[in-house]
Amino acid sequence: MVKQYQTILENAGIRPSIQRIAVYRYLCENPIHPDVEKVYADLAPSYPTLSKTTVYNTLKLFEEKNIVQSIKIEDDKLRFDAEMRDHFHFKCTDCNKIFDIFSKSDEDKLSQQCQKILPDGFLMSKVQTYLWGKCKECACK
Amino acid sequence: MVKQYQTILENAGIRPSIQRIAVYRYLCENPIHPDVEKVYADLAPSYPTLSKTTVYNTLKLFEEKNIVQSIKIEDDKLRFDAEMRDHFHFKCTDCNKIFDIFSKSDEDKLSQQCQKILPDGFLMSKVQTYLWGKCKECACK
DNA sequence: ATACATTATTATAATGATTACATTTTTATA
DNA sequence: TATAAAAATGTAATCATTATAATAATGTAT
Repeated sequence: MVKQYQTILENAGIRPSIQRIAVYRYLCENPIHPDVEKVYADLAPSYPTLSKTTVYNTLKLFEEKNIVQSIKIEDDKLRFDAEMRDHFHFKCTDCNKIFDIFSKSDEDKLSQQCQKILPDGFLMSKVQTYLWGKCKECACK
Repeated sequence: MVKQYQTILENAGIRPSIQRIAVYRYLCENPIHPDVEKVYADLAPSYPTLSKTTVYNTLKLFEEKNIVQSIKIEDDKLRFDAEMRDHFHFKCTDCNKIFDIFSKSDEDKLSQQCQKILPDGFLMSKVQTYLWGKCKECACK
């Protein structure tokens, strides 16, 4: 359903061009925290005129409009995530996979925890928690 | 007391050269999350032969030996912090200052919160939480 | 529909933080 | 003191990201 992605873009105040819909749809359907290179490489075959600059521009726009977040869990490049619900990112230092970690209960919600800890008068607009370690599979080896 | 810094380096298995002591001491005495450029610029007058490469090498070594952590709260460059106790980093999007936020109680400790949320079998070795928003001063304006 | 203005896309060049590499200097040890 | 190992240095290379300028597509008013 392309229509559904188009609506999300429109609601966020983003003109739904072919390229933008393609990038947003790709992110939603591939929740693997891809970097720009990966997004470009996977879309290029279907959109032969697509430029890497457009991927950069598009992802930056999405982030400004709060429908995508960027993840800096690696030293070098940004990764992107269309999942905007409260969650952590865990990077396995063995297999390098990145896992989404969702809270089990409302009490564990990241944003709520952080509000409690902030000094008076501070206003929070964004939180990100990164975890590093070994995933279940790599820990057993 | 230079001696005290030297001891910390030795305990971490780091040979305490002049440059290393200088960098570590600078970080401890200037808890402002400086980037490489800042560390270099501030030390260069006192250590005229200091090279920026050495600052890079030294900080990377410190991070490997767990006496310093690197902070990626900005788009471009790394910042460094010799404070290794459990705390968050808050970046004010107005004045661009970075604040250390310490938990008030043990219950709020970041690492403990995260342990609870991790799926079974996952082992955590490092956590970082970044907060963005407005600091007290900027929020009042 | 047509012309014009705005916005989006594209390709290429520039930037800048970080790393790689080779050389020199310092330190530890026999 | 001689020699080996480790550290520091300067320069060059890398590579993700951004800036710039040109082209293409889209929306709107006539």
